[in-house]
Amino acid sequence: MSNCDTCVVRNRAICSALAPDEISALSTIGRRRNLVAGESLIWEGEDSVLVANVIEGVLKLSTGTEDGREQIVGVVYPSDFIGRPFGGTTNHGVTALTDARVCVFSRVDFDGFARQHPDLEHKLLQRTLGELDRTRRWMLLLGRKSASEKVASFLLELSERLTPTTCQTASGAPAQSFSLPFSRQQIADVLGLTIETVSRQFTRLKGDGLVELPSRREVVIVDRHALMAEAG
Amino acid sequence: MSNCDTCVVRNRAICSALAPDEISALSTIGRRRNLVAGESLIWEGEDSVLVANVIEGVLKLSTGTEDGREQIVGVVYPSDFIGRPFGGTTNHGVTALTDARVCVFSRVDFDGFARQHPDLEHKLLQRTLGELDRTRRWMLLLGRKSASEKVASFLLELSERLTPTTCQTASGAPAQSFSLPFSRQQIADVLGLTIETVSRQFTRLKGDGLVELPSRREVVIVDRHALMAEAG
DNA sequence: CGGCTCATTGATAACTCTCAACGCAGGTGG
DNA sequence: CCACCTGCGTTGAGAGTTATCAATGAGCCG
Repeated sequence: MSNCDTCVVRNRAICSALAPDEISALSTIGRRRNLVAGESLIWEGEDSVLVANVIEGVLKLSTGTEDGREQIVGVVYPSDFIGRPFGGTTNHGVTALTDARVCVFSRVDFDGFARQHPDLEHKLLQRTLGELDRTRRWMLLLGRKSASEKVASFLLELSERLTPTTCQTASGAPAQSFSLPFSRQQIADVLGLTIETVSRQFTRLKGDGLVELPSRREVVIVDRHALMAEAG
Repeated sequence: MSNCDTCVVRNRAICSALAPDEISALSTIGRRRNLVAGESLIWEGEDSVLVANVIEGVLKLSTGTEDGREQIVGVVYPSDFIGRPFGGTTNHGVTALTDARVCVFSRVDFDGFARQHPDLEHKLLQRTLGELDRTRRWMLLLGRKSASEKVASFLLELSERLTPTTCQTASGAPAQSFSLPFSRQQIADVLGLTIETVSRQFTRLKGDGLVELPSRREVVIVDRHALMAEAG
């Protein structure tokens, strides 16, 4: 029997395009894999050998320069798709930020399966188009926003993206408080800042009463309206 | 008879996935449109009403903040696809940088056609995946590179992207000299800099003998190797 | 209770932006 | 044919933001 029957993201991941018999066919080429926080699934520059769906946890997509500077170019959540299907090399590493569970496929197996299932490809296309939109919006932040705008935007985006799993209340409403899946350094790598600048902005937001920071990893949004004004 | 028969990008655009009879079916829902430099095809924030293939020319995809800051989030060349199929709103405007010719489709017509032609969707998926890769690489530049690295990277990328149409020599070799489809301000909007900083970097590159600038819009790469070192 | 990692805070420097003036090229009209 | 106007680009001086370097502080685990 298929793992998919109990998969918590089966209705949201690209698998939702498939009929029951197709799902079980897909399940024969996929397997579950658990990752601990900090573990990498894919490394930058290697040939694309596997793709995956995120079942649980948060992972980063990152790339860097030769001299060690790093930029996080994407963050994926449960039901998101990981990897580069249809050839080529992976241009960014994939690393778990929290303990995570993924459903991995050999890339060639997945490619073959997808080519025979247009509805799956269609879902994947929709997801990729959405990811491209999101990534382009992030470019505005990287290229044109100040440090304070960047941090405010980051907290707002995070409160929205973390809602589905964190929040048991009415769906769609962003979470008021949440646990950061990022260290300060990782936040800096998302925003194109240094760790010190991120820290100072956090302190300032706390001082201005827009947020509370009960611990390093906890954030409470006190004044969402003001935070949105800060985000520009 | 179909315009497609004489289309110069028919073998490179997503249309190349189609058989002759399918091409002529597609041609019944598409039409050519000419744009003059500066003319917009799609505006930021509007519902996605049309999509297109670029036949000739260069166009920018751009987005901005309320207070007028702008960021160019993509640049498209002949055979590239424009627009947001499958619903949603367009998150960025599309504006011609040079005089351009495009092949436009009503979005709903295109959606319907694509859903019935999996090979077309597959091509579109490949193109979208490639564009996502490229966009993410650009994020490293925006978030982590200095002004001089940004400008050097920009010139190198441009020399590669402009090659297919500009260069009659062996394919694949990047052009040594080319005409910029961008004003200084637009270069600044691509790189997340100000026009003055871009100008100073150009002057410095010229002074260091890495490039020549015969006119405002002309660039000659004199020392590609050194330029690559500058690009980081 | 150390010893570790990670985060905060401070002082200073560097880079890029801002504001301002000038230069160049192309077009228009006298 | 030259003068002028206009738009874009360059150059300069100074300010501001963020990075860098360094030290301190907080939490965690042996």
